[in-house]
Amino acid sequence: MTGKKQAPKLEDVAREADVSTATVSRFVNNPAVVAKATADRIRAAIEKTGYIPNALAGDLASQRSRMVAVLIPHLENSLFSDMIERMVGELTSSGNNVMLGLTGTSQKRTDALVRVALARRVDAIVSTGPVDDDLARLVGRTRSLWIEVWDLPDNPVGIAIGFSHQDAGRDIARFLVSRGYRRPHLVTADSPRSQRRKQGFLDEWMELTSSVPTEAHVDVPTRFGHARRVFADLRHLEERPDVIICGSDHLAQGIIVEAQAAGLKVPDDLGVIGFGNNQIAGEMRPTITSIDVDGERIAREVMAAIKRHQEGQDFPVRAIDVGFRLIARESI
Amino acid sequence: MTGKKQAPKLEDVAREADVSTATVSRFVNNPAVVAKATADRIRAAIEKTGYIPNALAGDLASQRSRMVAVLIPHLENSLFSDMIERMVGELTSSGNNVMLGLTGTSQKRTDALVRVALARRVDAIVSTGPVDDDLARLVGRTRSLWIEVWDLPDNPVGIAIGFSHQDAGRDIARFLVSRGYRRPHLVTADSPRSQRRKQGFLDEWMELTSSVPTEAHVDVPTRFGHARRVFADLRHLEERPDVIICGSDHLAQGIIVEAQAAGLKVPDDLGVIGFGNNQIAGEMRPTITSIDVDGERIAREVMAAIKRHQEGQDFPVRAIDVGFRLIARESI
DNA sequence: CTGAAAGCGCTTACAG
DNA sequence: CTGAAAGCGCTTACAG
Repeated sequence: MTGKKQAPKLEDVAREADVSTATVSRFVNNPAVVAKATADRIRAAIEKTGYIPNALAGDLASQRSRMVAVLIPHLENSLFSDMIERMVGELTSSGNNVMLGLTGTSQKRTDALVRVALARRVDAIVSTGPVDDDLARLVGRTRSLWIEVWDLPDNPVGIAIGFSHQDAGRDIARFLVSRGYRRPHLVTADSPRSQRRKQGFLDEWMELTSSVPTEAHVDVPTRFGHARRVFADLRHLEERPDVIICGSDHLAQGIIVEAQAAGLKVPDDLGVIGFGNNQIAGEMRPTITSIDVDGERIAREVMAAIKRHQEGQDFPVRAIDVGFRLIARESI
Repeated sequence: MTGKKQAPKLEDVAREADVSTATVSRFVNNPAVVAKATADRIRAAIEKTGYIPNALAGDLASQRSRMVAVLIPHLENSLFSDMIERMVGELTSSGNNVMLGLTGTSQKRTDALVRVALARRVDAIVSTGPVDDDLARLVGRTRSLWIEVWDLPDNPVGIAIGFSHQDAGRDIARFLVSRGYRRPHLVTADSPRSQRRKQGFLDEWMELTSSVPTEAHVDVPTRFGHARRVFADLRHLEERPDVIICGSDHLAQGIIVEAQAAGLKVPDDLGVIGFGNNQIAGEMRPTITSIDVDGERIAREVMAAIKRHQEGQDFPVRAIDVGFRLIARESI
């Protein structure tokens, strides 16, 4: 035992301020509704007792948690970092308690985190990945809103705020053709989203050029460290590619470093395109051509959806397409 | 309104399984204590009703939350990413619910997050930064354990698990002297930890060489993007430094990129040393000399401390020094 | 503007 | 191994 005395509760503050617990509760949740003189006494009593409201009890009694769970796969090397930081900031400043959960790439951990979030009766779960059918059913039975970001699944569990990865792949293909590239090398991860971008790219590329790109695979998340192997493996190709399409800006950065170490110039000898428009894309030398996704817009839409849900309103729209933009820079 | 019916509760499961709520509760928390036949009925009832325990009510009744709050400044470019991921993984798999909080660099947000954590009656708060006096007093009155990691303050609020940043600075100085460097350029952020590393470096350097290093400042977190300005500013120095001491591996990476873009060879024309031994330190070309901190050890000690605290034991030790190691690589 | 009291959904000592 | 019942610390409709 730590020997610390019990935490003061509403009752202790009430006694100290000589009011009822109901009045202290009202003051804590909305100071404006109690009389000035009473408020002053309560404030003093809270200060004196060191009272910290018990949110567990409060949420239980009021039947709402004002908590939002945000699930991300990784801290570092994530396509979502900028968006998530922005979203967490906005959620926090509008009075929500954010519970960040680290899922890794394991479905088991995702499952566990979703259950924990539901058990704490969160208002919403924001996830960068899809949920499997069993879990979807479970979520569907609760009052918690499921928000998937960065993708537009055909039949979203709750609501989806994202863009078409297939279209992004197509756009990249068109862009490379327009720049005169002939031998693209496509580096893809095993995630459903990467696979759809790849499909979009392949469809469009083959349609426009009647040729077939070479390919390589990397693990999720696609990061800087993968570049060494990917680059080294190029020598097994019959012809060296003239452009490498990466699943993230970090990987693109790694490819540039490897290319330069091998004496190649980017983009003269080899073009490189990233994905996600992470901060480093604009900071690397050469700066990295990438696909930008409007993280601010996503954050805003997430906020709006949660607010509507908290206010008990329905959603006319289940999917919001925020689009994307190809940002041409020096690396291509 | 969503039109969803009320979430099923213990009572619904109990009725369905024809037992008391007490028994269902026991089953949920420890399946082994109920008879096999009863357990089977309850399991079926839970399945049928889609019951998800209300952790808010459970924690309130049992007076323990099994929640741990982990406070970090940023997602990306953080010295702590590897350690935090590891820690979160271990905490989660040993039955704790982890609440990740994003503090940014603002004390106000840190304050708010600490209050939220305390209000939810977390067992412990793990933080990569110190807490101000008022908040420390507040935390001290609760049953929540404060754990500061990556530093060893003189008088820790709860317990501290880290290392001496001053010693790290001194070690770097000795190392550079031993490698024959003469004109170090020290890039420091405004954080207390960076400042102490700087002080250690300066003390040792001046003692050994009787010369004074040049310096530059960057914002926290020290990241890749800062490199451009830092490097450009070198031309204002009377003599070009022969080695740059960076506050993070990301910044070191940026310096290497800038140096190469300017036609300098690392380490022949310019040495670079990072800090934190992030994954990229071993992956960059050239690989980056850095200070390694044993994140696995820190994670383990954090786990042990939380476990002891949850079991009501006292701490004989308030500060645990996990040390650090200088990893010499190609960049120096 | 304020108070008395019921209720939120669990847990757990106690008794059997 | 199981049940009846008190209690965890709040909130809030109702009444004044």
